Amino acid sequence: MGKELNKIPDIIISRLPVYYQHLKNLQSSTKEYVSSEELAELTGFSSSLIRKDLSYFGTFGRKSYGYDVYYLFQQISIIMGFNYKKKVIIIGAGHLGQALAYNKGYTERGYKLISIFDKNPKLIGLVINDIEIQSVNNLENFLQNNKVDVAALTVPGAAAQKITDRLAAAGIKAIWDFTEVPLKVPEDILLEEQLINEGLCKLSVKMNQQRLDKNGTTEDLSCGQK
Amino acid sequence: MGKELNKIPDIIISRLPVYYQHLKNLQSSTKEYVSSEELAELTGFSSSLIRKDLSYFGTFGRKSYGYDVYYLFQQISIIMGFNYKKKVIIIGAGHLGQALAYNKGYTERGYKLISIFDKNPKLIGLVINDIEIQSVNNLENFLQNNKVDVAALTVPGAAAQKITDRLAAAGIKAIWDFTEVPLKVPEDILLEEQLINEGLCKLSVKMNQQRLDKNGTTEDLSCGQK
DNA sequence: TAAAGAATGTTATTTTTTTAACAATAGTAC
DNA sequence: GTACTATTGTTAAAAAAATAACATTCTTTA
Repeated sequence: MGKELNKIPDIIISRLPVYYQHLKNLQSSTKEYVSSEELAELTGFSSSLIRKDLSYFGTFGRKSYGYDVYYLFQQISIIMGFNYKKKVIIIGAGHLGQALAYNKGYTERGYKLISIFDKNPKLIGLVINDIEIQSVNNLENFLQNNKVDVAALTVPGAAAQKITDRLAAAGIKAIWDFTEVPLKVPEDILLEEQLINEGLCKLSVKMNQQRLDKNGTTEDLSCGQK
Repeated sequence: MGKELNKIPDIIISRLPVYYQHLKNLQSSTKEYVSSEELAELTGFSSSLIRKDLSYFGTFGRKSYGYDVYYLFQQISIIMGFNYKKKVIIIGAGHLGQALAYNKGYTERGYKLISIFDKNPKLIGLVINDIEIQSVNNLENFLQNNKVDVAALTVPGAAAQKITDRLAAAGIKAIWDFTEVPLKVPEDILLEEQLINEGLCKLSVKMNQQRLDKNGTTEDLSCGQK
């Protein structure tokens, strides 16, 4: 009767990709078991937090041994839904769209890239990573004939809302958005903003902090009111 | 005498790029003032939280009016250190590296892309966005003659640690890392992991949740212990 | 000029998140 | 087989973050 069954806290969701990545990397090493302390070392999260996060989903470890790397990786994959097959398309075959087309990350996460769309006639027909770029005019038709789970949006900002509306009308339920404009979407559509420059922003803030600290500036960061 | 002057909480830092982006977009609209309530609408954060975040840095608003869009944008830019000039290089001119070379986001954030490196002879000499790809053999030499603030790392995972070591030895202080492998860096180097597939991961988790919810599954997500 | 309305900045409260502590348990050494 | 060690899963405590509430102040209107 509860409306939000099993609602995983966002803060935990945000750490899952990090656990996933490190467990995946650990597999190429020879380590069979890993302790929460070692994972803490790798991820930068505290061992206590890691044990707590994992215990949210169940109990995966072995006392005095730690976690079986492969088993935990499998479990995390299941928690993240990677064992479910999902289809993704890319809309916008500019430089970023093309880079995403070459992205190796789909398969291991249960995704399959099935088409790329663009409106530029010079790009239409071009084959990238075995997928032929097709005209965005075909979008609705394609979506009618193919169950697509996620649309990656890499069109110019100016076109973003229009495409989004078309996607929504065609029944898409999740958008992975790389355009840096605010999109309006119906409530039932999942929208994931991927701010490509986020890292640059954070680095700038932190370098700025270091600079201010070094100068021994006690002063407020603000510049007074207007 | 405090060691960490003005240490901005990470959680606030993580929202700054979002404020920045929306304020930037608001400028192309005709709105001169924006209220915390309207920003809440745009960002998804509560108005109370937004006012609190801003008050951490100073006082920028006007009672009963809201915030001057342009002024607040400027202030946020200053807080983020965008008024300081920074130089960035890209190492690895594969698809992602090239897409980053075409990225329009540098200038407005105070960055200037000054070089791209690769080891593939077929790429060396190629000009992208007015910048000639040069051999990674020149890396140390280049860094000696140019003050570079940030290195974007888009090399294959296998090469990542070696390049990182060379960057560290050459005195780089910040790395924007797109390789999905764990990098070891000296403590004084800022490392920003940009997990390119993070959005895909989150969407997968959330779609999985919806599926479980729909099935009315009360059962634990875990699959029992080994 | 006074009253009403709007929206900030800030304080108090609540909630969430993290850390710390530890009991339980499995493995190891002797 | 017993003592010792390691490491989990969990509970309790502390810290951090978010929300709610509101006093203040500015603007507008009459």
